Amino acid sequence: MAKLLIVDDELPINRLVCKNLTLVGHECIPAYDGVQALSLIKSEQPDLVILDVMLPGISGFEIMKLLNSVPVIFVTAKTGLDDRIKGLALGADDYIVKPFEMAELTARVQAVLRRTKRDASAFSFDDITVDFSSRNVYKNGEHIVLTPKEFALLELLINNRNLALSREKILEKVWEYDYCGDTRTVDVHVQQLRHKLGIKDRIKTVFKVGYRFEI
Amino acid sequence: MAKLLIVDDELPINRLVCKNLTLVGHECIPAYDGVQALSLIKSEQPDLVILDVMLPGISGFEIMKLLNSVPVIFVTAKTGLDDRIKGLALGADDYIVKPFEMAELTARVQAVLRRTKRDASAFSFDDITVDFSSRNVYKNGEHIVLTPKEFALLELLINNRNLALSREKILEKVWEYDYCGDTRTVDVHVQQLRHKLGIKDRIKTVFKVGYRFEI
DNA sequence: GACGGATGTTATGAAATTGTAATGAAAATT
DNA sequence: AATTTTCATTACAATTTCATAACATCCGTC
Repeated sequence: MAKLLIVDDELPINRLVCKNLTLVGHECIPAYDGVQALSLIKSEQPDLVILDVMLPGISGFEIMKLLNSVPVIFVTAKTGLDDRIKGLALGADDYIVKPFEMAELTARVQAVLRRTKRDASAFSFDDITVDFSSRNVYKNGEHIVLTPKEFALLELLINNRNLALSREKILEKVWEYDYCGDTRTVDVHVQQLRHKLGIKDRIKTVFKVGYRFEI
Repeated sequence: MAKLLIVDDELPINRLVCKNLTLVGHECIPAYDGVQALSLIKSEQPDLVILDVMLPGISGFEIMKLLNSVPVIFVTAKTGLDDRIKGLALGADDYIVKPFEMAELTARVQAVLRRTKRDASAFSFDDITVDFSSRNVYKNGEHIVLTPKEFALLELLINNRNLALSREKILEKVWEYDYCGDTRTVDVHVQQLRHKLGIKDRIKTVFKVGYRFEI
């Protein structure tokens, strides 16, 4: 969907973020210090930079000062409270606090990409094409009619593909946050999607948790 | 889900916020001025404080200065950057601007609760990667499906790696109840993990005690 | 090596969870 | 207002989980 630069000197975290964002369909380039990050921003021209402010050498803030057009989500530790202020002041598009949930990060990435309009507007898998801008779904060229809830659910699953989404998370995102209803509602809509799209295997059940769209 | 303290001197707004957050499953305690808020924070020990900065008597900012460990979402009427920065500088976890949609507030409440509770990280050993945030386990890149109990057990073992865990401790943490007497349930689940992950050597048996995950 | 207790292994049925189809209410469309 | 669509809920079927039991094997002690 987009080319992302992940800047974090902590190898396991960098790898985790790269892995998960790759799983949901982005191309991820890792960078482990400020110099490398700046070089890669020039050579690779990423659509979005995910930037840890705590870096050896050049700090994340120094990097942000040198950028003008590339969207940035900066990552800060919970204890670094001033960091968020600095980051927002320097024009970051969003921030996220460590430790964070992966679903939260993917949501913010999608949001920033949508805002900056560099996001792909369609998604295809198997014999199915989902056009997000026109909200149309096709299977083998044939038009599939989805209800609003069904489409929102499909969109959420696609944007978090390969990640387990809990029923609570799905309710939060597809229904309203303050919706107070049966969690079996989610199940029924998932079944409806599986039926309409003719995909039994793509939407996997994660027992006791929720569902995962695998691709 | 969590105990929340709602600090707002405007009765209808306080009541509305309480009602909606109760609907999504939280326990809400209202406070109508700074003194009352401080007293309730001490006596009730809430998981999160939602704090209007415009209060009679002690201001929200003054309250925030007196807190250190309780997460805070502060509510401000001003849309100016100054209030945001002031609040974040004082250690708030998030902010929201009046007038706000209830959906937005509940979303931020959930996000802050998740952040302060959960640790997003992955753990790798041998050819296995365990992603706690997405609940994925991979062996040689292949996806391994674990049941909830199996995953919880693996999580416990990893978080206590190189320590001997008694069966009682494992029961307490994974099954969440005190079991008096002898049970083979833990054993069976450990075997299942060893089998699914293909690791005979990593999960060592501690004779007459329990198990130890060695890495 | 023999013994007894502890752990490994496999099987099974009950309980919990999810799949499925139907129903009627609410919302949208005509 | 009438009709259609959406969708939450319900009831029941199918599936999965998992605690227990039964038997096999291992471990430490003698």
